[in-house]
Amino acid sequence: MGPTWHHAAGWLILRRQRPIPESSLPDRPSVPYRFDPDATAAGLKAAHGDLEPGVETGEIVTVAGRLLLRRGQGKLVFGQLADATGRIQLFAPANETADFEAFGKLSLGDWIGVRGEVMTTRKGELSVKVLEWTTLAETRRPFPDKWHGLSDPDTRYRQRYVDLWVTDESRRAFQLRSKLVSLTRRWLEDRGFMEVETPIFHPVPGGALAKPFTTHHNALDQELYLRIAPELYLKRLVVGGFDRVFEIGRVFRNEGLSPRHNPEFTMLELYQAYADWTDIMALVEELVAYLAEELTGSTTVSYQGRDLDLSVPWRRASLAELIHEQIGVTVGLDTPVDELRALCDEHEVPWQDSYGPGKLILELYEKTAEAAQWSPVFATEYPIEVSPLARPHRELHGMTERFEAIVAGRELGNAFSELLDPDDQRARFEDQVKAGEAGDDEAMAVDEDYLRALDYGLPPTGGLGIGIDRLVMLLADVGTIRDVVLFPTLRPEQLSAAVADDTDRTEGDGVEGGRPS
RNA sequence: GGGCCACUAGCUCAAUUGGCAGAGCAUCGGACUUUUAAUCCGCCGGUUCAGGGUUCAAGUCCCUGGUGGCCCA
Repeated sequence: MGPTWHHAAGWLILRRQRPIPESSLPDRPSVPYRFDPDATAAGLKAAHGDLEPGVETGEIVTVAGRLLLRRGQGKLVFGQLADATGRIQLFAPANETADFEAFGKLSLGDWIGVRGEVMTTRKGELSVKVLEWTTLAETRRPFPDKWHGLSDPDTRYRQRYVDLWVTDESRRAFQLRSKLVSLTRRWLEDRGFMEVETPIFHPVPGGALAKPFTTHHNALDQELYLRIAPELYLKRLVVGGFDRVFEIGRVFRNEGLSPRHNPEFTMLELYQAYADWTDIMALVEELVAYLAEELTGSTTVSYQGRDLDLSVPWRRASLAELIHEQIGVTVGLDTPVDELRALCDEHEVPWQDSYGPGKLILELYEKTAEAAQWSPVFATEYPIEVSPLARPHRELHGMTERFEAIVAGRELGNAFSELLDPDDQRARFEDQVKAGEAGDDEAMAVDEDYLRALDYGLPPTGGLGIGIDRLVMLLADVGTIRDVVLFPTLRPEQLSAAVADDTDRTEGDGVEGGRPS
């Protein structure tokens, strides 16, 4: 049971399940240091999609990618080359293809570069007739089944470099994600927003109710927190006169993993001076409808088998209205706490003694009504008790001008007229500290510098946070956040054992790799 | 953190009541000049996630652990 060998392109090449230790290899094949493709699979299809069968165009192109299918016909070999844009057929006749024997022995998964003529076969398949070719990289490990691909989610997430080749939806989702972020940037810039980057290390975690990750800076001998939201820094910038700012960046929350939660995820936050929550509502629905149109071709998208109409305007409804629709009971901040607790019990919503009416109403809403919303809705009128950074409602006592955008039963974004008053903000922070002392490990701390910034004056401002991952899920029609995060957080793999297992390589090979500092 | 489920060849999957671990693809050897998951012939390929237990006999039953999925908190 020794290693399996074959000859290709003039070199003895290591193949398949049983590679032998690297030290006994002959010289590696001489792979070029650079290569100049001048065509792509998608580009060729766009330019020559209408060719009749049996046409030789005389046009010579150079393409590069991985060989993912091969069909030998004796003195003629068909292949399918995949690149970043798609797949194109290769047509290799023995009397025209250089080094024909070796071409027929390439492994599925090998990277090759091909120079050849654009043509169509008798059946009309657009192809590149291989005249010259070169190996750009060989695959030492066999590719997954050419038809079934990878089905084990764990393998797909850990070996995304393979998944991207064999799972078309996966590649499409990440391409859509990239485009979405790019379109969003341009859309905001066109409206006068300036992109900024604020710290990820926070001395005081804030801007959201969540458990932070902690880390330590050695030289400063200081505990630091990975940000749970950029909010407070962005509002400092509005104080500083950047009156329309946004940031698209990673935030970190130390909570469990689920199909909708990854510990690090991407958030868009923006702040617009002189605007209030109604301006932000308009902005959200316009942005999302625009992205849907650009990325899917329509403001009506299909999500997990159901149609979803994202066209403007979205419905506005208060938490109380949504609760009433769902359970037929009218609640408000003046509803006696005992009644709210009884309602929670009735609907199996857990509560604690420390919850005031605002928190009870929010819990009731989240556990009964939120998931029932399918069409987009702006859920409005959040109690002050649960909104420590939002400005009091101009008409409703005890409420804030805050809303969440709910789409397909999930929170997509959170926004409000920002709290401007430094005294009120200090009082809210202090309430949070009390909640923390009472055992709420997601409560905020007092951020003295933020209060100092407010002392200098924050103008009327509307702010927004949107979970980019969830937006991508929606528009790419995928059900789990792990399908829109390239390398989702997983438990560490026992890599050294795994590598030794499936390659029979000597221990210690290739797994420690680190970078010199 | 709790409950349920899964883990078998590189990949996708079988294996009856507990009774000799199999197929397709890939790989390797061979045939084939218009294929489309090409086809045909032949070979190779296993720590059945790990460890322990029950049994004449364990992929299968029991226990512990690992990883993942789904649901719940």
